[in-house]
Amino acid sequence: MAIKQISDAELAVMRLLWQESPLTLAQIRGELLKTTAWNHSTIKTLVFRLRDKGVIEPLDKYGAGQYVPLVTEDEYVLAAEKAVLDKFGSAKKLAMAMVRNGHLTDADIEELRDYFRLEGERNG
Amino acid sequence: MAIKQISDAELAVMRLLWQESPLTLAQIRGELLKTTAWNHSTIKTLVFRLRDKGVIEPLDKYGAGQYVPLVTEDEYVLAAEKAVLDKFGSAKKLAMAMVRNGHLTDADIEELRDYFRLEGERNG
DNA sequence: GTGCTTATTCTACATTAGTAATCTAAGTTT
DNA sequence: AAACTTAGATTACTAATGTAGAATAAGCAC
Repeated sequence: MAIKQISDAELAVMRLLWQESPLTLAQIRGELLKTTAWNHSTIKTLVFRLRDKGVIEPLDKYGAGQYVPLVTEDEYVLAAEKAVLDKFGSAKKLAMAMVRNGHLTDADIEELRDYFRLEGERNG
Repeated sequence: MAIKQISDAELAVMRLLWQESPLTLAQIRGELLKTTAWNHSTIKTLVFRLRDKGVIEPLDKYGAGQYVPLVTEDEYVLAAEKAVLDKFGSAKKLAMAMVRNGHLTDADIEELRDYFRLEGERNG
């Protein structure tokens, strides 16, 4: 059931909804305008495209126009990770780039180790 | 100077050139046809677009039509990492997704720790 | 219930990417 | 040198994305 491609601009909308939902178009607009200069129409287009892609949904037709995500951030991240790996020779190369660019810290790596163990246990 | 966007299809060409260069169009085609069914024209388009973007270069005009990369894989990976992080809340989230999807192994994580230390030393 | 505001739908236009054909120029073969 | 093969340039078409306007419908304010 591969999650349809979510574009960069659309992702900004998803981020809001993952943080808090439902949100109305007006609320989404309000939030986005804090960080972007997107036109109302543009924001509407993004929301409607997301709906058309089936990753968000209005709570009820002609209600308050509130939207909720149908895909969790986790699901999206897992799907996106696969797509993204193609761009790097391997996960390791990507991880090293993250370290080299200072985006993955010491603490992150320690957490990763723990996380890896937990995953190992969970999956036997 | 930001490396221009390299598309997925173009990246397949870059991979070959990073492995071995210079390569002629014919060699590139030969390699790509092992893994894709792309038309000759398509492959030429990819090579020419890469050249237009300034990331590869013919060794000499009207020589044997040999191409060399002007950007190393390392440079590309570091630039791409930044672009890619936008898609995930944080490097940590991406790394965890890599673990969860089984793309980042135990050994990789150990290597990352070592790598982190080395980087730390290098940068004081 | 008339007007203002907002949501929904539809349409649009530029750019990039994936895919490819055509035309021309040059090199290779015989 | 005529034919074949290839490289390079130009052009094209489709889908996705970023960006946005226009038309329509519905809800709210007074």
